[in-house]
Amino acid sequence: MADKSEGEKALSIRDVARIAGVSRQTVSRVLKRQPNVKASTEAHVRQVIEELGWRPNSAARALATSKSKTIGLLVSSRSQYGPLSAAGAVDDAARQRGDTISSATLAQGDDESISAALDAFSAQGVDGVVVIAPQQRAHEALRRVAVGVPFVSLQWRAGPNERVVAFDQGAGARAATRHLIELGHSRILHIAGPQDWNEAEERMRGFLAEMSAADVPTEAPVLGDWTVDLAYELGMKLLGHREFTAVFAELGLRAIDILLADIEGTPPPEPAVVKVPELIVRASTAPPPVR
Amino acid sequence: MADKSEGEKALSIRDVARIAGVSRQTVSRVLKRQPNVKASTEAHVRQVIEELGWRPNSAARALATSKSKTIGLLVSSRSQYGPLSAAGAVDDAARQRGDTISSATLAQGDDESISAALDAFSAQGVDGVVVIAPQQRAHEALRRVAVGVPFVSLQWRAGPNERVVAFDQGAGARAATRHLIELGHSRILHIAGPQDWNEAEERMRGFLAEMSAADVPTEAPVLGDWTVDLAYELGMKLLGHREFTAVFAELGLRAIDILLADIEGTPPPEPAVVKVPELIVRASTAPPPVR
DNA sequence: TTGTACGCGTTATCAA
DNA sequence: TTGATAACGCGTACAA
Repeated sequence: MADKSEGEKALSIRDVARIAGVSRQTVSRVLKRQPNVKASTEAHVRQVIEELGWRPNSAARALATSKSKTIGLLVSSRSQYGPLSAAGAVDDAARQRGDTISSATLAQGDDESISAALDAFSAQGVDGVVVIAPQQRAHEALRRVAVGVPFVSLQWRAGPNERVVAFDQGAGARAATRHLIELGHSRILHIAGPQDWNEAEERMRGFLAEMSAADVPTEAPVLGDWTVDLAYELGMKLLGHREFTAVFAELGLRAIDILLADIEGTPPPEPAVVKVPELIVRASTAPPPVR
Repeated sequence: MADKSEGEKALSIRDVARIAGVSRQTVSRVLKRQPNVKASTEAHVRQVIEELGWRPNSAARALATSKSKTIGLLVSSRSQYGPLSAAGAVDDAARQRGDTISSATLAQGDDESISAALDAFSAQGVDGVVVIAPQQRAHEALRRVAVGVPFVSLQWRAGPNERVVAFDQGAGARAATRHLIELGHSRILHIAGPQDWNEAEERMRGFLAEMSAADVPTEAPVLGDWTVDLAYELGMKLLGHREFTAVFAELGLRAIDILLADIEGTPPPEPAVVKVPELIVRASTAPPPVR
């Protein structure tokens, strides 16, 4: 059952036309839902298509129309959840439109790899490319490579003549920080993400900008790497200090809770978690009394 | 710079042939590295190709050869790290071979979705399909759907006439469990993964089999879901009990350490972590004295 | 409303 | 060693 693809050389639109007793053109019209087809003819053709289980060959169609109905998907990172998740979403959306996704997951973001992948896409005649390369150098490489196809970047910031789709991470970070400040916190620790990643960088900027705007004395953010390992280490390390009353952190969802539970010595009954897109802010509703 | 794809209607093998002063066929021969081409001719053609930056149109090639050099990649789950990571690896491997990957990430593993995706692959004339559907029902659906192309499953167990590539999760789990038993542990807790997932199921079976073989009294495993949330909850819940001396768990890498640190009240200086493919076993080198 | 004929870019067959 | 010519399966003016 795993293969029935013996002989039976795949049938074409001719076969359908012959069996249905019409011309190829009529079959083509039915396929494209063009108006000038008699209802009965259309119904009949559809039935034959259904019975034969025929599907138009997309290579031939691409060749004839010089449109591939294919979108190239370039993903730079293979280990991070964010990019992979976004890739899945793009994939899904494309299929719902009847498009197909040709994907290239790059282990390294060097110029050659990117160029090669883009080249392959070009040979396939993709209608466009979606780039998910939130890392600094991957995107720089992308700029260097001459691109022959239109493309849009996810999770990036727009340069001149570039099209991007992204959250405003800076604004989100500012909102989160403001929230903490308005709660009365003045000693806020920011655990940032890897600064090679655009989103992390923008969040840190937002944090610093808001702290500065509110005239709150700011300590240097801790540079994190989004791993649970680090959450653990920080939790342990920060157990001793307690030089802050709130944390604005980039960590896994629950990791921050674990960290804070460690720090506070007791799990918060109902953690006050504020969700901004891709951001988590957690704090007691008010800072503890100064000792 | 984001698009230079104006007019300039992509050049074809004819252009190359004309400019190089040879026939299309010769260009084609050079491309396929066929033997019967004079060295000087080949060099010249290659140079022209290089200068023009020409790449053969893959749709036309697919049409002429009825081989697409394309592999369909069917991924069932969108949220788990394992499947997505494996997908990236497949992608990478394909591109290194000069093949392209057409991917379909399914949000749900119902029959219709799988069937539709497989249908699309078939229309593209993929040379084969790689299935990454470690979940029970997704694979059942796959069996139900009539498949016209050869396919191989990752992370699954082989049924009759099926081809799979997978770790022997059961053996790994048995080895891990044996390790704990040999260290002298007799009260071992297994935190299992979601039993809808084949790998989790096989690991649990391995654990139970080994415990049974060693005649160690066994408590019912705790059913987990691979989330950090659960690691946290379990850590809190298990704080009171302590009815075991070792844990064999399916959790994120460091999550298990956090959990155990919570339980033990103190971080282990040098955690004894044993890595089996996709398994983590952690234990003190010997069980603590019975109180 | 339906059919005919040609082109899309490449490979394959056969002849030169 | 090279070159004409016919497929490959479909879309699309154009004709009927």
